[in-house]
Amino acid sequence: MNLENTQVQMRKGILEYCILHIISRGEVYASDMLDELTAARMIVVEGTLYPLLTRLKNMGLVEYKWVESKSGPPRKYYKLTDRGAKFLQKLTETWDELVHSTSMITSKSTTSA
Amino acid sequence: MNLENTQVQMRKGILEYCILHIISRGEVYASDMLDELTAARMIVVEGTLYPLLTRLKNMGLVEYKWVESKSGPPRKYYKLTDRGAKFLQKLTETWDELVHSTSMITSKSTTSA
DNA sequence: GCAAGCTACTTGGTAATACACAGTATCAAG
DNA sequence: CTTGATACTGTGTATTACCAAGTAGCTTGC
Repeated sequence: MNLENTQVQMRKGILEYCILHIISRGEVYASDMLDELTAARMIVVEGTLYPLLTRLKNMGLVEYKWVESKSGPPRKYYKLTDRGAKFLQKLTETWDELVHSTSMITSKSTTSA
Repeated sequence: MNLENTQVQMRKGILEYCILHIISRGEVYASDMLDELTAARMIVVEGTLYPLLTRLKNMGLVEYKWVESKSGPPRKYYKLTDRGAKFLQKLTETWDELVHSTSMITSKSTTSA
């Protein structure tokens, strides 16, 4: 019984959706994203987030610029590209459809033995 | 831009949850499950379902019995084990939490440029 | 000026599942 | 016995979340 493992599998694809959504609200950098994910009870660490951001950048969905920091090293601030905005819209439809499909299946009661 | 690919990723982990739920309602065999998934707009083929059922069996979450068919080869009818019922309960919590987390993030509006 | 601590980011390997698809087996009908 | 339909099997591929060690830049204190 590996619940944690299935939890990891369930996050596949969904993390990308959430990150794109966070970025869609305006320019953010990684630490802000982590904070917001944590606030939403979706615990993600940097070693997960940065590779995902790199992948999104390589796919042309986001772009970034370096910004000097008042305290510490410079930061990458991200925003969506036009392509990324369109992709996010389609992802939203995909997610809604998936939730709806799952709801159609799981809303029927189980037999109580 | 590979929406189909992300759709596949999003189904990881969730398919298992749906299948366990379908099985929880009483004894079913694979074709019934496929029909119900299709009715819910979650298109899955046999080559995906059977390996998943095998995995669930090996994990001790489901068990099956062979039943003669009136037309064609004998069929495997599945039902949940006690362990599987408990796991499904925890998976339900996990799914609800994930949907809630995603909702907390995506319900904040995006900037409309 | 250098060391230590903090912050930001990088990288490569691992684990796991949905999928694709070719294949095997069983049964009924002709 | 062959054919068609149905049920099931098995294996390799593609992909992402994760892990954890590592590097680099900046600030602070000595």
